Amino acid sequence: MPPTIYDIAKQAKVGIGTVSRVFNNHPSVAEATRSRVLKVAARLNYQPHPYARGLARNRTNSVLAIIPFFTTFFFLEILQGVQAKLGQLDCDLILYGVNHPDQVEASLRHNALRSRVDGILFFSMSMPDAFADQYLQHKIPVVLVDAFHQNFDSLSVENQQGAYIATKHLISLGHTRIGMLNANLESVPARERLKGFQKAMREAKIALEPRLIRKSTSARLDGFTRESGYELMKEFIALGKSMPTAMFISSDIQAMGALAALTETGLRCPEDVSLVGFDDIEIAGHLGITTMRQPMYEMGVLAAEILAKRMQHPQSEVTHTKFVPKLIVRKTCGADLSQPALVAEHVA
Amino acid sequence: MPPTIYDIAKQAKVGIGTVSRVFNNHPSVAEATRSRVLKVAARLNYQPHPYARGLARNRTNSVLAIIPFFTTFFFLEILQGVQAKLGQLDCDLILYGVNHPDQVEASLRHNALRSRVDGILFFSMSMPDAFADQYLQHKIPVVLVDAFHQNFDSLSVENQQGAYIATKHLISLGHTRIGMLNANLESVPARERLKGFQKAMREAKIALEPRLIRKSTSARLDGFTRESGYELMKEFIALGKSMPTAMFISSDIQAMGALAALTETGLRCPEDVSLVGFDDIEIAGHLGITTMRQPMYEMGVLAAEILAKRMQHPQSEVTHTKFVPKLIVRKTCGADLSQPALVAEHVA
DNA sequence: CCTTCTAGTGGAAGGGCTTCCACAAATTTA
DNA sequence: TAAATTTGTGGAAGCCCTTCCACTAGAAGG
Repeated sequence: MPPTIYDIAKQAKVGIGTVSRVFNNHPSVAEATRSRVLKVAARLNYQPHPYARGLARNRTNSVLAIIPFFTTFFFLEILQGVQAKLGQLDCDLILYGVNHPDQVEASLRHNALRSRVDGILFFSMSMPDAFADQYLQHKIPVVLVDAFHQNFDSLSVENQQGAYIATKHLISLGHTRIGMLNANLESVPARERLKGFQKAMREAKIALEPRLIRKSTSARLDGFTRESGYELMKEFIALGKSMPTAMFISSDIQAMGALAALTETGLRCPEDVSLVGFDDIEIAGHLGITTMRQPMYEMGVLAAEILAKRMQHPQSEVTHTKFVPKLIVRKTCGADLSQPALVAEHVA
Repeated sequence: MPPTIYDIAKQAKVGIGTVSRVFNNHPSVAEATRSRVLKVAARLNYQPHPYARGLARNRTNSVLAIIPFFTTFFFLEILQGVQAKLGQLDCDLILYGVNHPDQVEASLRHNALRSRVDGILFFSMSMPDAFADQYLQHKIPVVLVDAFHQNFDSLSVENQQGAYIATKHLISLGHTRIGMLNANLESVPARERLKGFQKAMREAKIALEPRLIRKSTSARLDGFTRESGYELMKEFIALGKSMPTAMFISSDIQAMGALAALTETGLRCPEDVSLVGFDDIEIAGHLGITTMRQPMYEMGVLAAEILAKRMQHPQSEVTHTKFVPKLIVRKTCGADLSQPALVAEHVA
């Protein structure tokens, strides 16, 4: 029912090839012809059919994003960045949310190999080996975000560096009795964040007391939960006098739980204990949690850019980009908010 | 490079028509032939090319979701529902996030009229008239979610009914001095929620005191902000002795601000004042806010179902579905959580 | 003035599928 | 046994583009 290239050709009294060239900005079309075609096209409200185009060009102009739905926050913002960029590239975003790692395979099978998309953005999950091989073999462009694989472009966050900055911030505020409340060490980010904490402490020549470094053993979400924060903080509180005066917590969601535990015990933050979290989820702002922010929007934009590059140059060298999170100073660390200089120092 | 229907046909020693019929579950294929074709297809890892299919069938098997990115929470969950259903229908979800109402038109123009999708899910925004007309005229299936238009299928939440339930809950807890902290009355939901509040009060024969009903005048997000909750609660607190003992707040995000104002003043919730919010955003759970939950996942599923129906029967009668939100009892209302019966009564 | 380019142009072929029509073989019916 | 179905099947045509090759007319060159 909508007009086709033939309708335009007929009415503009040109061949279909010419119409096609006009719509693809091919240089060898006389200016007079071009404008005549465009006028007819506008009148008939013609748009090239994307599927016919895709079939003929063997390109789909769409990108698949596979994201874990089970960890919500974080993604909407990245997706905004992704989409901003894809829009510029005239690409559509197909979203596939996964509720369980098992579904990953289904989605990969369903979409990609059916040559439905030109490239794939793969978030926060580990790519099953079988598919990694297949993609590499078929040269399907893939970019991993918040994930890593030797042979694919990836974007991720410098967890260690972030933890280091957070810890140094606490040290710079004069604390010497600093603890860390960590997630399950099964998780790579948890291990990296621990390393960053240790590094900052060592550099400041503060002894690492094992009992001031506590980690979740929960399997659920690798311990990145409100509950784990609550429980571990209760353990810290039970230390009584030897409780830390400041703590680095491996995620904001755990910091929330920790905060609840403090309030419940009648302890105040930052007066009795200073906290710095990690992630800068939305709630952190509302609760005044000082934290390490990941530049999500920017990551999204860059992810799309890298994917586009990979689509153009399939053979170019694989890149691994690391983002350094930024310290966002709020209330829970007890820093003097009227001294921006102090803050800036730790941002760099 | 990937195998085509011709490759399968040749290797299975059948015609392409037969292969096609096998993949479309057409009944008139002999069982022996079918299994032979499937075996070859499996061996070559064949998948029908979706674009070729789309072109031939004049169907795309994909749906466009246009969502406002600027109001975040709420959507991921609906999208999960949408996608669960679309997956069953073997449909892909194309996501178009809008950061500003102006972009709506761009997205509509870009995608739909290029016959790129079979249907559209349109979230929480008002459909520009020009497009409404176009869609109706071209019979493009559209379902509005959390929005309304006479001529399109829509799904929305019974705000009035929800507010009514929330208020009755407070009344049933024995309160008689009940206030309402509302968003900007420019917004339709704010007006509806006010009506529900008034209705419950009238039914309980409690006089409506104007000074206990306060609304935001902010334009930003129609006053559905943490700040408006904070400021209005300060006003309530300033009432001193005549402050309400219980309040219905038009959104959880405002309830957060209100809570902060209370804490700051040294007042406790629910001991000094009971609160019920609206929306059940993620933070509400963490903060123990009693609230009215919108069945987001279910809405997503149903939206996809209705869209599918509309695609099958373009002429069927337009439907408008209303969801009644459900009371989620937590701490801020002061209800006895050990008495589930009490809760259940108000859920129905 | 004739040749050689060049800038434009037309349209066939092809991309991978669905669908329909034609037809052969097997089965039922008279 | 012949006629009338029924059951499977093959493949051309068509979906709407892009791309390439062939071609024309005018410009430039000799």
